[in-house]
Amino acid sequence: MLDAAERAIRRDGAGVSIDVIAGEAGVTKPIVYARVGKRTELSDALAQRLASRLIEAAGVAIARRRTPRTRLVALIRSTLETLAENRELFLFVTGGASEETPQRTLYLASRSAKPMAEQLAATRSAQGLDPSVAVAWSYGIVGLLNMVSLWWITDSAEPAERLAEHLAELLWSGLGGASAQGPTR
Amino acid sequence: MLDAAERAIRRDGAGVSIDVIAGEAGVTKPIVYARVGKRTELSDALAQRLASRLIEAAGVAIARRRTPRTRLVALIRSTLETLAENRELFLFVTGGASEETPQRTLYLASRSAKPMAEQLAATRSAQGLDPSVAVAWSYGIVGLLNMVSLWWITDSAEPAERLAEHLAELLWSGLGGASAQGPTR
DNA sequence: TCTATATCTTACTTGCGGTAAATACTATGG
DNA sequence: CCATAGTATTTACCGCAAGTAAGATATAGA
Repeated sequence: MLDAAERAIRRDGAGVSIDVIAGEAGVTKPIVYARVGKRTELSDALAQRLASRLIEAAGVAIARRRTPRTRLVALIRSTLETLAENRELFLFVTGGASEETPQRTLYLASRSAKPMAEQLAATRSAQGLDPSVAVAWSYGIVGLLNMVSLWWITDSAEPAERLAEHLAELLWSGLGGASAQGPTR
Repeated sequence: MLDAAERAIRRDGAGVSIDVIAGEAGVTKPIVYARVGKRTELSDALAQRLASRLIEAAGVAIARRRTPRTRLVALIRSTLETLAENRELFLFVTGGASEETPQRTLYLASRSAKPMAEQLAATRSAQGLDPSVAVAWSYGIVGLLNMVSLWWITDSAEPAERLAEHLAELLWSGLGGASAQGPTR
């Protein structure tokens, strides 16, 4: 069922109607509603899958690296590439379900952000740093990856490798990394 | 007209129908289409307004600060507060217009990201640093602010002051600011 | 073979975005 | 004061997709 939905989305884009998803699955609309629920619930289920792929890919990529900094690069790169491979699905999940989209986006983001926040908080605590920044930072990083991925998938031809390195530089060392001047606007 | 749209959005949320917007303006639907165009065009026009408010507020906030780091805090804080004041409008603009939402989000983001990128590239060049990171960083920062704002507006009771300080810390000094351990997942 | 229950489909309702055609309103020329 | 041209506005409509109710079909047990 979900496989069929994915196929339909890949083929017809994020705006597919439930009808054609049903068609792709070889059944009719009410069956889709019986099996996976409304459009938002379908979106949820697919988001779950996509999240699993992201985590899976990130896990593999990170395992090979030794330093925190290279792990960060690997995490970003694997995220970019996984989202690119699942382009239409990504678009469907982050906006294909009409109405109340922002709240849903937030909900989806929280799936990634919450575990990340725990991780971050633990790390910071272990270093004697303030762990209360963790939640905000996590949402921020998720949002950053989200937006950059969207931009990259849509507009940019930059190699994932380079882009990941650039983003890691920002996240790891910050704007002030070389005591930059900072924003004027 | 746009004022009426804003009022309707504030009152009924981001999902308002064109009909009730028309009603709020004291006219009927086709007039709205004649005056501002389709829903996405309305969204564009309102996004323009919101962007102006953000820039206005940021300009005022930044002018008072002297160092880059405090300017960054002020920028973030004013963004958070302005978006909070325009909560429903923000939600409308970032998802109220159904279909192709991600592409529209990206388009709106580019409005903020492009000028920011120019600024950043110039600054980096002046310092002898690689300016090619600028575009990616800009989209990232916009995405970060977007997501954090959404989270903050929806879920969090943290004072804007504190949150802005935390985010500035991330953006300015990075995760590795204190040579942190980094991500494990 | 007959009944009952679970499963699927047809067919419908609703609601909204968008538009075309009809109508009221204003202004200008006689 | 009337008629006519042109414009602003409304009524009425179309299409489309989400979501649902009730009818039809098949499968299990007696």
